[in-house]
Amino acid sequence: MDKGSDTCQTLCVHTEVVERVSARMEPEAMLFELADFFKALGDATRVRILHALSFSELCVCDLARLLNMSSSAVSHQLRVLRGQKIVKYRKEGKNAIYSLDDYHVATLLKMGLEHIAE
Amino acid sequence: MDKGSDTCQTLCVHTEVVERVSARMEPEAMLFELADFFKALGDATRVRILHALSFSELCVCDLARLLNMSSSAVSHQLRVLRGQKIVKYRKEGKNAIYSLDDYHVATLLKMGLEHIAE
DNA sequence: CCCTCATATGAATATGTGCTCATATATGCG
DNA sequence: CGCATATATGAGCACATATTCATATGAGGG
Repeated sequence: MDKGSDTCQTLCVHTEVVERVSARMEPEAMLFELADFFKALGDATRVRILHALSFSELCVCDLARLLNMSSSAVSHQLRVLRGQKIVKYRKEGKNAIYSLDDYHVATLLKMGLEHIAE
Repeated sequence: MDKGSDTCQTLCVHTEVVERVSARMEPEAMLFELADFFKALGDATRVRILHALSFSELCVCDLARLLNMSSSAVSHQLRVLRGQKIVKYRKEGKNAIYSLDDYHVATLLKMGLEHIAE
């Protein structure tokens, strides 16, 4: 009934291993950030945006056309990606031209596709 | 399906670029799978599980203790990870011993952490 | 056999999230 | 300036999802 009761309360745990792993774990805060980063990659619209940007920089309008979505929806998702520093942009006249911010991202996408392809 | 009204309807789009990118895009279905894969990585509990498993195989009970969570919650998340072939397990007596399924995963976690650390 | 423990899973619930719609900002043009 | 276009953003809604709770399955030990 208390929280512990649903957790393994006996010595079933491999205590030494758990402690050894526990000591090597990154700080919680970093793992939360990591989760937020992957969460930003974990959406079909955003994956399609990033995949497109891995070929060429594009403005919001281009992306909307390419994905057959409203530019509002695209802009909302770009905001999420900007928040995680996954894309960057520059203004060029009326347009905002987006590109991948970080060389890691294209690599992550490629590795993800490799994993899928198994 | 007429998103045209909110999309850029003039020639603001860089037509040639859009077409060139469009031709190189992976099939939709694959990008959806990719999104589902990253979605499975995009949760703090699951990231912590995977990070722990990158050091050692562990049973559900170990993970629950390590993360200070109910084994039920852990088991639910392991189910998600199994569904994406991110972890595998073997039965050993009463225990289910989990480990990372794929060498890609540890690498992806490491690359993610590098991205964060900028 | 019972009984216990480790794990799995369905239902319910609370929280999160992606899209649409309306609106705001900003740039360029006549 | 006044107007159209490109982008950004807040609110609201519909849907997804992570945890808890209750229960089921299955392995070992008395």
